[in-house]
Amino acid sequence: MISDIVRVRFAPSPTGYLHVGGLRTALYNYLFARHTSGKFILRIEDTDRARFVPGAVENLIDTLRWSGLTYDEGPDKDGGFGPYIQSERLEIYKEYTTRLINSGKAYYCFCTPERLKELRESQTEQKLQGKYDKHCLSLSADEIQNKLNNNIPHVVRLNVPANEIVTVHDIIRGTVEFDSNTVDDQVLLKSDGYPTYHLANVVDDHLMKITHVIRGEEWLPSTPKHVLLYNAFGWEIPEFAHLPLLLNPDKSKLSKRQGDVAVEDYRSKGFLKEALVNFVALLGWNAGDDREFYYLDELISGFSLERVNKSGAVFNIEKLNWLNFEHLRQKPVHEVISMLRTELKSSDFSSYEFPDNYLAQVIESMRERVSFVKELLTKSPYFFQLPAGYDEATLKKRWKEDSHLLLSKLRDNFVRLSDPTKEDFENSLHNTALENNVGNGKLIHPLRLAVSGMGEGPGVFDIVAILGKEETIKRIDKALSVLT
RNA sequence: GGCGCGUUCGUCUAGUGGCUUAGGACGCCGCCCUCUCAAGGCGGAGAUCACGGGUUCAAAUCCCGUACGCGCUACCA
Repeated sequence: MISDIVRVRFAPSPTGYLHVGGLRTALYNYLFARHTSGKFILRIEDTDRARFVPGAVENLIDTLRWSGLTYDEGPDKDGGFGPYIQSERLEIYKEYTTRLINSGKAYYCFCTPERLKELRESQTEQKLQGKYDKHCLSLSADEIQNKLNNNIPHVVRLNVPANEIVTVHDIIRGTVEFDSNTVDDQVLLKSDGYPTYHLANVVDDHLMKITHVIRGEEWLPSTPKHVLLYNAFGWEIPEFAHLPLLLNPDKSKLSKRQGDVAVEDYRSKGFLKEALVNFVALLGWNAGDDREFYYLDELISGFSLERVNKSGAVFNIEKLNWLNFEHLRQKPVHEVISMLRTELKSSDFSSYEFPDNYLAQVIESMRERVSFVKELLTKSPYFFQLPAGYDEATLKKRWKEDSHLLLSKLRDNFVRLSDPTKEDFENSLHNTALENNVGNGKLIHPLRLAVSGMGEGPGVFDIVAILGKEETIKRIDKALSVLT
């Protein structure tokens, strides 16, 4: 037994930002760990120096933190299995590589990139599988020592045995078999002394007592190499779960060019972490019922790897929008207020002051009309400033010949109100309509236009109640002076 | 080319041999509600369950084959 508790890890490569596919992988690892009262570990796989991006690790951690997926062990949270950054574990990989070489499971390879390239080209030409030809396996001990002494650049390769069936047990896909003859002698240690993913991942998973390897489907084809490696070391093999891919609308692997893929892109567009996490969780998993709205703790209790789908899922932004709307509706007002304040700060209305109870009313009146906090500003700017103008189409439809006269009478009645409530405004308008023998609509629509400049929005009595008597009359006066 | 995985409404999916005239959700359309827009309620269009064989009294569900899609095929992860 690898460990008496579940230990899983999210092992991203810090190439700049957290990919939404990565978020989903992290989420499933997190959910599985929390569901089973296990540990969730963050490990940084930065063994490719050519792709080093400054600040990427910090960014990754920051984004993960934003999404709410807290890890138990990681670069900044030691759990006794560190370091959790692979570039800080080079000596470990070297040591284990030596073990493999000594037992004949791995060997030095001094082939130049040029020879490798030629080999590959000729294989392609003959329509053969591209595979290393074990050329350096036949080197004598003396030859090897000699080249080593002369500092000839070299790598270390896995010595894949011929004619074996390598079996991979996958929780999601069942048993998958590979013919070892189709498995390449994978490079384990690169010439710069860094390990490749394959070596580092197996060594670390073993040393960190990882019980379940939950990762993207793109890793399935290289899993036999990992199994062979575990066997070569004589280590117990963890459980595997290869997750279906997240897809572009054209069904190819989700990538940039076809839309946003970075979690921070969605974050900056105003998507709620609750919505993004909820959405991504449903891309490949469901509880077996009709439920679609979940909070993180609810996902934890319902999650199981057995219910993860096998086929890829298109990242459908429409549904994300809907979930954002649903989550925004459920959000406590005080949280929305603080988000609104952040939006206001960077808006045209940044110079105005609005008390919390005012913003709370605005939010309540607009809640069912917006999917994003920033839409509070774009869909109802009139709560933050005087109407900039009057919508043409609405004007044409709602501003009739008698509108000016009726609105001025309504104004006079509003003036007489003392500290009016929503109902007071409503009664006053009804009475005005009665006095003038017209339907309420003849007053309601011009009033809405006058105070908001638009033809849509919350109930007009809600709007005027929120704006208050003074502001309402001011706006009516302005409309009366501008519109005829 | 080789290896592997996958295939139910446009999309996310339910379905684990009879309960299925294949259910739900998003999106779309219509009606109701209504001061507008939403929300909400009701309804509609939308899937010959990739195709072809088999197994079975019975298959979207099991088996085989084919097609198509995708992934991998680096001293990248």
